[in-house]
Amino acid sequence: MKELTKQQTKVLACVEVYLNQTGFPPTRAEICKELGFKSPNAAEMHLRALEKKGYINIKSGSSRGISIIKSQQEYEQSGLQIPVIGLVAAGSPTLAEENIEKRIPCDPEMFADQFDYFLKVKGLSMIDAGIHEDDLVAIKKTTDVKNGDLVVVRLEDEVTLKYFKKKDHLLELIPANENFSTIEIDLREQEAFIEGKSVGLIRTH
Amino acid sequence: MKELTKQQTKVLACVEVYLNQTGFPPTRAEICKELGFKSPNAAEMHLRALEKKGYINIKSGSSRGISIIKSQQEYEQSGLQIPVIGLVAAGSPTLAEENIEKRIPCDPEMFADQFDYFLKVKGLSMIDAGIHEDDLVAIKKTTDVKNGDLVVVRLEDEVTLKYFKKKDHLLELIPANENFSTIEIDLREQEAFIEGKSVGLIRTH
DNA sequence: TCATATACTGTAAAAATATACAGTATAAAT
DNA sequence: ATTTATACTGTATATTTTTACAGTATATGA
Repeated sequence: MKELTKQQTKVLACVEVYLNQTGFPPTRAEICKELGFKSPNAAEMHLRALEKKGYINIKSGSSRGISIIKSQQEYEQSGLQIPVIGLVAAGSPTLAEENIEKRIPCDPEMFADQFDYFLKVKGLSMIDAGIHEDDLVAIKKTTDVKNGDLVVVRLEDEVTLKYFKKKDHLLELIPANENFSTIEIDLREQEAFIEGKSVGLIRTH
Repeated sequence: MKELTKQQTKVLACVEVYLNQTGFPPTRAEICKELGFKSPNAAEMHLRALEKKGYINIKSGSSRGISIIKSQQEYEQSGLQIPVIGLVAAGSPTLAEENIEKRIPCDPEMFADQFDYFLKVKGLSMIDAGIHEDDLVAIKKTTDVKNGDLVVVRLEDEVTLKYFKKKDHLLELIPANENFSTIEIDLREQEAFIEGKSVGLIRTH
């Protein structure tokens, strides 16, 4: 995709905003008014440049005959693709690009609560809660969690999904598998970061 | 929502189609051309009626100044809402309106395979497969199933979710819970309708 | 220093467009 | 039998809009 000049970027954004607000594209004069130009030809030239670079289409002879081919935002973020996070190296920010295994098209409001990403489950520590290896747990980024919530916690050198229980300085991370034992953390001695909590789960059969 | 006349419906549809195809609304003349009218006033009158009934907005003095408030389709089907089917009475068509418990906004392509509806799980017969009561299993309507698939089968007086195994005339519907026993059906004696198969699962925490 | 790209102003005319007005026709309702 | 709503045709005009042309200014690279 060809690069845009500063002003061309502004004009494209202006067309997009106008389109979103009114439902139809602006005229040259309206673009001028919006961006402070004093001649309709200013808008015209930028539109022609945008057309030449493949960002918009202009139907000649038609009023407001502008259609957007590729918006800039669309070019950066595809909108409805939720990232799936696999194994996360300690210390690395969870949603960093290198941790994203793939993206899944779905609506972030499909569960009762909105969520931000899927965490791919590793191991069998939650199997008695019906959470299997490779299930995708929908995580809402928040530190506001209650006892009993299924939470994602980052410890010193690992990220783990467990039931949350906290009493004063004692944090307990409880698995759902009798072969695993509860992780007990004295918060005066060791740090623990709550990354978020699970609001749902999906599994591909 | 006020009812539309036959012609008003046509004009509204025409505006929507034009908008989808070109990215901007049609002029009166273009509507005429599309629908075979010979006077721009024909389009004008219908647009005014649509505005009065609240379906569209017309910005006076602006060319192509039509914006759609409520499309008819939007009014009927919200597009991305997948139905959730609960307990289904025997004999009733699964996707009949009265069987739809609610609808969930999500993308039917979120799993590897497309699916048509969610089935709400009742009972514990599949618990060892990590499928719990009230989980929502994503069902693709198909009769093309293989041994080992998780399928929805309609028997005489019930609908059930089980693993599928078929050999000649013997159909076995296998649970994933040792307290339940396999349902064996001789297809020469009893009918069994394959409604579809599971392509995924979601659970709200 | 000269060319070149970007970024405009200002004007004007041709074409597109909305929109008012004056009618006609038909079916359903009163 | 008469009104009323729907559904147009046909014409005309004021206004909006596109778009071409003639300039100006500024920064950048050659």
